[in-house]
Amino acid sequence: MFDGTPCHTLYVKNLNDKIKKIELTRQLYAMFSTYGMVLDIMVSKAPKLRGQAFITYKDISDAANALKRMQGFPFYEKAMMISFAKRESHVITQAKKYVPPKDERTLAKETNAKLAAKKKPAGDEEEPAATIYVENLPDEANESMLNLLFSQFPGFKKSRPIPAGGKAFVEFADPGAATSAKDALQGFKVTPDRPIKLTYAKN
DNA sequence: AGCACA
Repeated sequence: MFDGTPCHTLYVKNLNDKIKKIELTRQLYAMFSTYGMVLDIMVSKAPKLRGQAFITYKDISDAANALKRMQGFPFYEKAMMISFAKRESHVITQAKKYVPPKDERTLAKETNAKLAAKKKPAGDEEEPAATIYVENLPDEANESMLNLLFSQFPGFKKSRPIPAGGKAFVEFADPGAATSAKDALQGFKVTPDRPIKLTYAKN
């Protein structure tokens, strides 16, 4: 088909390019909107685009009808030459994006997740703190060993091992610094079988 | 003659 494959947008050329952009747009709208809802009209004075217009309809059938009816129509002493645009306009492609419906399992999962989140609001959701609580350390872990581990991180202040407990507090300048260290060392194996566990200290 | 907009 010489007009191209049907499309929501009409490509109009051979327009009188001496007409001001706003006026052209307004006149085109007046005529073309009589065939159906026009979503957008684009005219440009750019060298490559002068004398042309893109007219986008909500419905393809209206676009097709307008094309047929307006083809060759004299407009400011020039016959309009109309075809379907090569590509759909963005207004159309954006609106066409298909959102797959959620199946029941997905919905149930989401509902459960929401309910669970409500049950324990601040429960095991960690509140960032400047001090980290370290667990699963070897019993013999002491301050200098902890310093060795944590002082490589910016903002490190001091380590406070809990005597003989395999646990320690490590202080940082602020929660941000503590977070970097915590994330970096999470699960770090001090000995081959001992991943340490890091959480924020509770105030 | 010439097909853009995000």
